[in-house]
Amino acid sequence: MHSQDVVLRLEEKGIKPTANRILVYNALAENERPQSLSDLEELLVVMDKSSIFRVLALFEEADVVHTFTDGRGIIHYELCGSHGACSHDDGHVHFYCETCRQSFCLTEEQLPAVSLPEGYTQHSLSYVVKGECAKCRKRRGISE
Amino acid sequence: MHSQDVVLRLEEKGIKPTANRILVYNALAENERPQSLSDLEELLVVMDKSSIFRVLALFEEADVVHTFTDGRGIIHYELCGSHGACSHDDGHVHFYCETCRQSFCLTEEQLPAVSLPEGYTQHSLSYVVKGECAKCRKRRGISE
DNA sequence: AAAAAGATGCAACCGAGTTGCATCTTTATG
DNA sequence: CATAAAGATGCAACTCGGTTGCATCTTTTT
Repeated sequence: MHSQDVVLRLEEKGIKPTANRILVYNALAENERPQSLSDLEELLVVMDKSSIFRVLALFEEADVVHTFTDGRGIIHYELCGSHGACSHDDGHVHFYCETCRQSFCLTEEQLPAVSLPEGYTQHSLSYVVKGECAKCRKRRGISE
Repeated sequence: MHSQDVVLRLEEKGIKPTANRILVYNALAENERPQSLSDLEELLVVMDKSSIFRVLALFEEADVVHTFTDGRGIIHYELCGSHGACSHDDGHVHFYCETCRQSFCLTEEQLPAVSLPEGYTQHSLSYVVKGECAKCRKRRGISE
């Protein structure tokens, strides 16, 4: 995605495209996996943690990113629309590898919807499978 | 559940039934909703936080409880089998109310299973819907 | 050009989760 | 039964992801 496209994308969401915001957007766009705040701190050493945090909060508010918490409770951020359809109640399953502690998107799997009880309203939804990814399993020799 | 039943239940899972462990078990059994560590601290003022933590870790290891993280990333503990079938990959949806910040079990909803990519192994799974519960929605007058 | 609004960095804080260590309790052993 | 070994507990301290107050810098408005 070209820098100019990012600018347009942010503007269409009502967000002023500052340098920092473009950096955060690109960091998310360039990584196929959902990133945590700590991940982004490493990727964006020029930015302060609090600035990254505020950009992410803004992005979430404007539905530019959506979030989910992995097996340890750490928030991960992912661009809306990065793997097919999106919005806050967008649609795919995440996998958290308990060995390498990374999160993946299972893009093949669409999220099965559930019907809520009377009076409940849904804002977003997350479906996370915890286990071990293929790479880690292979590395350990498929024993066990 | 009688005290003696709790003892048997723990022993059958290979856990020595100490006073603290029975307290934690009962605290979980007496509350229909999944409890966080902080919740349990309030319920069990006689116990130290670290002791509660270690009991919960032991329980999880022995499949006495399972966990999931709510919308804020806070770990919640629930007795296995407390709402129908169980094990680590047990089966119901959780709802996190962003207004009252409480978690509920949606016992009517069975968890739709997903098939993982080749080589991935599943240990547990969580499906959390974020939104507003019926009580909070009513309290606010169903405006919006 | 000056004032107002917004964005950023720094430092400090918060709270859930976790750990080291000394003490107390229970279990195993002579 | 006495003692040693193993296990459970409480206390205090620490980690780290997340969050906030505030001063400064930048952009926009007037």
